[in-house]
Amino acid sequence: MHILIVEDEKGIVDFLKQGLEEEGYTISSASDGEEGLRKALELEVDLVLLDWMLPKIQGIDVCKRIRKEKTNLPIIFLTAKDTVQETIEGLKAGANDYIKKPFSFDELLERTKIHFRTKDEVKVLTLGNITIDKSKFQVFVDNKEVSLTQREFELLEYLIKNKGKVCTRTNIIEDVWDIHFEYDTGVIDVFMNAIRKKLNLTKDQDLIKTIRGIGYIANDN
Amino acid sequence: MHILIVEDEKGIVDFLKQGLEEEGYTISSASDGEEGLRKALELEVDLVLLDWMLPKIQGIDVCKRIRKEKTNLPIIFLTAKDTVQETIEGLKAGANDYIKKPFSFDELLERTKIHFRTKDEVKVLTLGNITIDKSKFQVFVDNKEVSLTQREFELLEYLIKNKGKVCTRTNIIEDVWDIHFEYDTGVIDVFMNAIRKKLNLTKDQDLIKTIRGIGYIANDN
DNA sequence: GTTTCTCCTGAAGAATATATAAAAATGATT
DNA sequence: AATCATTTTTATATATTCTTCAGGAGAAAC
Repeated sequence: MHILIVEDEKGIVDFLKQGLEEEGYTISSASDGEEGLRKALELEVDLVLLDWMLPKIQGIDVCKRIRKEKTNLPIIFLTAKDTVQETIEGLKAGANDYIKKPFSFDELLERTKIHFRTKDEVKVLTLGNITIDKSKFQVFVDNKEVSLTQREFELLEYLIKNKGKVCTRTNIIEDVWDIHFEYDTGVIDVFMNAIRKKLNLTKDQDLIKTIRGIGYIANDN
Repeated sequence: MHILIVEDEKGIVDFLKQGLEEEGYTISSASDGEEGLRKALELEVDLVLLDWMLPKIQGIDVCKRIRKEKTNLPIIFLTAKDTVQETIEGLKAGANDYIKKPFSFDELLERTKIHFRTKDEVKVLTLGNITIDKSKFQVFVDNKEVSLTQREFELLEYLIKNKGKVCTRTNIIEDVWDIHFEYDTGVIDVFMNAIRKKLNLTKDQDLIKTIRGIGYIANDN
């Protein structure tokens, strides 16, 4: 898990960085709003700790602009301001939580964990008669195990996680393959084909549907 | 959205209930831990506001047991205890947020909204009995799905987005086809025809009207 | 009523996207 | 270094969609 700290006081950054790294998180940091915004959008970040008062761009504006691009990225404000009015302003701007300085490291840690808790708690996902168990890397179709390779598993997992939403080819290549530039060989097709074959998905059955020109979508109902 | 308030002070319950109902939420309440736990598990609840000190079963134990059964149900603690130590205890027990009494209603409201925000807003547009779901690339007429091709979908989406406004042929060719020079084959006509056919739009029905010499317009009323 | 223009409609070929198979490259393991 | 499994590329087949074109229908102008 990758946390971005946007804060101009070096002391606080170091303090947080050390503590969070001990807990096993990967840390990046930025010392002003501009750099923070850029890193939040460019890097693969899972959570942002954001100071309220920052050089160049104010924390609240950074927050708004991150929220525009990445709807689901959790943002926690760190701030000395403690009036209710401003708390609300921060939350309205799209922050997910708000911690008042001075704060205890333990409290920050717990509040951080909250945002990760929901993510990796679910280890068993299902799609129709397909069940996948993340913790054991197993896949079952009608309770009979099917063996997938790692990539196949990751792709299937991704589709099921986004059940009901279209996964564009770009989404897939970015999130599953982690490639962030224009890329178009037929890899996705090949893997989709492999998955469908192994799971006995016929074309007219629409557990995983092709959306021509766009991508694919997994669907239950 | 359905919110459960678990709180023994009737004054606070009424205050919250009134305020939240004005915001459009459905409210249930429970006056002790036992009742609260039962309702949280049995009812279709989307969020729980939970007092710390409760008769029969303590708030924190209610929290733990809810969390066991319903992993993703957001829980917000309302509590007079304001030491960091106890905050942490609450969060560890599986709460998603923590508001200290006395709190302002506005702050509570914003913190509540956070937990609904993540449930991704579906991108749905409608025109009369036609519904299009951008996130699934699906189109429904009277709740029956109709399959459109990519271009057909984009064109329909464009018309609906500009509901009530005239879309000139030039607009369409620029915005939907992304062609920025003089261009006049009959493509648009062909696609309009395809859409109307697939959606069973008769000509005199004016959901999508032709404006001779200019373009087209989509209209509800 | 006739003429002229614009739009509708169907069909066919061109263009594009996907499915599938097979070969090449990569990488881990012995 | 050799083998095996996996991943990626390449090539071909197949399917779907897009575009053009042409003839006819309908509206507007004269």
